[in-house]
Parts: sequence; structure tokens; C-alpha cells
Amino acid sequence: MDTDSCWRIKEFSALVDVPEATLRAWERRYGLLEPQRSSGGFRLYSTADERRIHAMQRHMAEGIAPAQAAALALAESAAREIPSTRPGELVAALMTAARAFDATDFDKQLDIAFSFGHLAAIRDVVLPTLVEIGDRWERAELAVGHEHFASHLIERRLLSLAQGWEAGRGPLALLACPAGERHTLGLVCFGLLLADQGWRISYLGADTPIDDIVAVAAEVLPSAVMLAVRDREHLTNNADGITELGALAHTVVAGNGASDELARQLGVHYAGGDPVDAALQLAERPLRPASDRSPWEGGPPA
Amino acid sequence: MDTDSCWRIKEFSALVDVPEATLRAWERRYGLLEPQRSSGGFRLYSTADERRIHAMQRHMAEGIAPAQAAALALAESAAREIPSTRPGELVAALMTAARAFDATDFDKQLDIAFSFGHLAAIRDVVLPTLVEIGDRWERAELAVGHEHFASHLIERRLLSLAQGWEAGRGPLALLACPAGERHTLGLVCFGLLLADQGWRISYLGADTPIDDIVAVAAEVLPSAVMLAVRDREHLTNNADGITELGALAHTVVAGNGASDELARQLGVHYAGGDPVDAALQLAERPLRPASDRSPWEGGPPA
DNA sequence: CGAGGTTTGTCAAGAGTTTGTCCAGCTTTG
DNA sequence: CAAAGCTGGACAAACTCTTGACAAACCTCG
Repeated sequence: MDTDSCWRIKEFSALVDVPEATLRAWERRYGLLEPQRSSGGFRLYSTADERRIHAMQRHMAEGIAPAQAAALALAESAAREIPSTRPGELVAALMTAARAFDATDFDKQLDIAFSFGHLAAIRDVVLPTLVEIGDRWERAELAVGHEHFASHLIERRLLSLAQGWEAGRGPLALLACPAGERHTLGLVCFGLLLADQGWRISYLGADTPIDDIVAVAAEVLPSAVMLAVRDREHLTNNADGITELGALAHTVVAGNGASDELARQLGVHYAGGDPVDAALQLAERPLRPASDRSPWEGGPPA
Repeated sequence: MDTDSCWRIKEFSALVDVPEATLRAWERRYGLLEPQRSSGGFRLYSTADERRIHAMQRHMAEGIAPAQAAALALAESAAREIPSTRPGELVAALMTAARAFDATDFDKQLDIAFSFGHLAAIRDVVLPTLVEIGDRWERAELAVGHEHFASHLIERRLLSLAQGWEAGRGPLALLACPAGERHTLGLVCFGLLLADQGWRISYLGADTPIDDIVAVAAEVLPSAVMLAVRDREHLTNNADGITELGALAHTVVAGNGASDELARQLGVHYAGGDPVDAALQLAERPLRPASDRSPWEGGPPA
């Protein structure tokens, strides 16, 4: 998306409020700018150049001499490509970006988070951020607009990463939220982690009538079914269907709406409130040889 | 479609407000225009040429030099070539894949569809598929499970393509579904097409309380706000807030729940039921010079 | 403090590029 | 036939390039 090597020197000079001669001097003397060139040799500045100019200006405003300011700006520009940040800082940066409705920055922080792998990103950044957003929303420190904005960007990222999770040769997991339940982010996190362990994912998403989940399970014969619920009532309202599902396939309920006791009543398994735990718990069980139809038949191993 | 290659140069020149000599120069020097020719050699401009001119003008209004503006306009134009294979076959293949819960195949068909560009894929494949799914669901030929399965795969694809749609320098559009409304796919299609035209997108997604949409609009100051609704009641239930929004920004309602009459009552604009129409309609208005705060102030141009 | 050197923003000259516009001579259209 | 178009070349205005220079500001050090 960087087709933006556009501005010629006059426009760029006006844009960043630096005289043309100075722009050329900074390029010549410090290598601060790296404009492309037109076929005739005209400079074509990009947004990267713009960022470097702004960094330079910021440092000079602090009283730093031009040569040093340029060196700092260049160093920052280089550091932008190799960030090393702690998860807590990433969560804070995500919250800041969400508060400012800065989708570009939010996405950049997600880039950094996911550069550490799915597990670390989800466990240490994405889920803590969702919790933080929820907390602040409850304390009215954050508007619904912020929550929607951030949730969408996280969802977009997770679904992008989910590309291809249905392919492969591992056991099949069917993922859904039962009727009424619309919080899918945890479920998608779970699916991603499970796919990392070699599972294939079939995903039905939010608010799926329990009868349809049962029907799909009967057709695709998954090795496991995962139902994610935030609100307890979405389990109790669908109790009969869930019990039916439990008889058909190894069924797991997870999320804050589920509990060990409730799962037992429904005749299904419980995997805790945390999708990371749930995925690792489900994935780390040793699989039976491929000749078995289901690794779960005969109940879960001790 | 638009086989209306009809304007001769004088009329076209007046239409797009570019002198005839300049039109010929842009064609000769940048290949920006590809008018058909009459038997005697007269240029016959089409709506595609008009779109390219508008893209060119948009970039030049941002201060980008003509040569670069033309290159950008051409790049955008290339992304919307008309497919050579039959879209109908793709729709049929998608339905078959959905019926079999074959996510891998479904995704492969989407690959093919989107190889023809966002516009063609959305207009000729994605939207027809959604309509088809809706129809078959109403006739009970398709279970909710199939619908969820397919919707999720389409959503996943669209959101993946939406990566980066917030970046750039064009006018900003704020997209949301008001409270109660959960059908976002059309809205995302709209956003993708608008982003192709150089707009920046800020997205709040489904079921956003109208007060929060207003609050976000007041903060990010979009050039346009788009509300997508399938059910009419989600407009009427939020009437006061929508009118307030209309006073704050150029607000457009679209989708099957909207209508010209209802929009007028609410004091906002109506863009039809089809996101493709809506996006092209909004995008193709010539933008005022960058010095103006909003291209819409003073109402839409004649 | 003051001499001597370095840094930095700015300028100028002369050559080259980009771009909107125009012209001449000829053709097409209605 | 008159109005409108076409081609190809040509041009001037605006813009940009490089190189070299220069003065003011800033340093270092005796």
C-alpha cells in the first residue's frame, strides 16, 4: 500500500514547511531523505520521508543540533522496522490507538504482537487488550465506539490469520457460538491455536441455532465441537440441544458463561474461561492413530 | 452494463472540466484514457475514462504532480477489470461448496473471484451469492448452518482485504450499522470499494448505538458517514440520533431497510440498496480542492 | 576574549524536465 | 459547407536539477 512516492519538491516543501534548498541540503549532508526520482531526475518524496522530516523537526524543536537531530531521526526510522516491545507496552499502545481511533497505529501494534507468534500474541496481547477494553467500558472510561472500533480491528486481524485453517490432515474441530451468543473473538483465538497444533477448523460463528450445530456435526463428523459462551443463559437456553450434541461428538464448552458444574449437567466437557488454556488442553492430548475415527471415543484419556 | 462509450471530446471536456488539448495530452503522455474511436477516428469517451479523470483530479487536488497522479489513477483503474470467466459459474460453485461444508473449495472459488478485482468480485460474485443464500434459506432449501458457514468465509475474505483501508490521504468515511442491525457484509463491501477510490475508512461495525456513532463522527470528522441497514426498524428506532448525525456530517443510509422517502424524513441521503452503486455514487463526485474542509459542504454538486 | 575552523541555512547560474496550450494542415460529421 | 476532430510538432511558463559558494552562527582552544 505504499504507492505514495508522489510529492515533488515544491509540494513537499509546503507540506512539511521546510524550504526546498534545505530539503536538498538535508538529503545531501545527512542522507535524511531518500526520495525516488522521476525519469527526468525530479525528486519524488514519500510518506516515509515525511515521517523522517517530522522526527527531525521534533528533535530540533528540543534544541538538538541539526546533524544530531538527523542522526536521531534516521535511527528512529530504522528502529521502526525492528521493534522489540514488551506485551504490556503493546496493550497500552493498543489502548492509546483505540482511544484516538487511529486504525493504522492499532494495526501496526498488532503487527508487532503477532510477530511473536499466534500463541504469544493472543495470550499476552490480544486477550489482555480485550479484557482491558471490557474493564474500561464497565467503568465508563471508554465509549462503545472505542470498543467497536478496536474489536473490529482485532477481528479483522484474527480472521485474516484464520485463512486456511480449514485445510490439512489433522482432526477436525467444529466451532460455534450457540443461539444468542455473539462474542466470537475468543472462539476464533481458540481456533487459531488449535489450527497451529495441526487441527482442521470448521467454523459456524455467532448466534447459531443449536439444532443447526447438531445437524452440521452430524454431517461433518468432527473430532471435537467447541461452543464458546460469554453469558450463561446461552447455555441453559439451549440445554437439550447441547446434551444431544454431546452424545454425538466430543463436545466442549468454554468461556465465562460456562462452568464445570454446568457442563456436567449438560453431559459435555468444560475447558475453562480462557481460550488459550482450552486450546492447549485439547491440543496436547495425545492423538490416537489415524485409523481411529475419533481420538475421543471411549472418553478422554486420563 | 456501461457500454455507453458515447461522449465526443467537446462534450467530455465540458463534463470533466478539462480542456480538450489537455485530454489529448494526458492520453498521449500517460495513456490515462483509452477512448474508443468512431469509424472516422473521433475519440469516444466512456464512463471508465471519466472515472480515471476523476481519480486523476482527486490526486492532483492533493498536490500530487500530474505524471504521478496519472500513474495512481491508472493503477486504481487496473484493479477493476471486467472478468472474462462467467461470474454465474463461480456463484454456483460457491453454493456447491457451501452445501458440502467444503471451506477449502469455497475459499478457492473466492480466490478466483477476487482475481478479477474487488469491484467485479463483489458485484458479480459475492453479492449474488449472498442473495442466492438468502433466497434458498427462505425457501428452506438451505439450513442456517450452511448460511453461517458461507457467511463466515465471505466475511473472513472481505476483512482480510480490508487490511489497510484506513490508511492513505483521501477523504475519510465512517461506516457503521446502527443499534440492532447485525448485517455488516454489505457495509464492508461498500467500504472496500470506497477504499479503492482512495477514501480512508473508519469502521465501527454491527449494532453500534447511534449516540456512539454521533460521538465518533464528532471526533474523527469524516467527509461522509454511511449507515447500512437491512431492517427498516433499525432506522426508525434511531431516528433522532440519525437526524443529529445528518446535521454533523454528510450522512448516507443504504441497504434494503432504507428508502429515499425515509432518508428525506431523517434529513440524510439515500444511496440505494446496493453497496456497489452506493460506493461508486459517493466516490465519483469530483472533490473540491484540498483547502476545503469537506468536499460536501454546500450540498452535492449538480 | 579572539582567532580559526566547522556547521548550517540560503542563494545563484545554467542546464534540463514537465506540462498545459497552441498551430497548421488535413479529415470527418451532419 | 461549416463546425468539430485528428495528428504531430512546437513552445513557453513553471519547475527542478547540480554545483559551488557564502555569510551567519556555533564551536574549540590558546
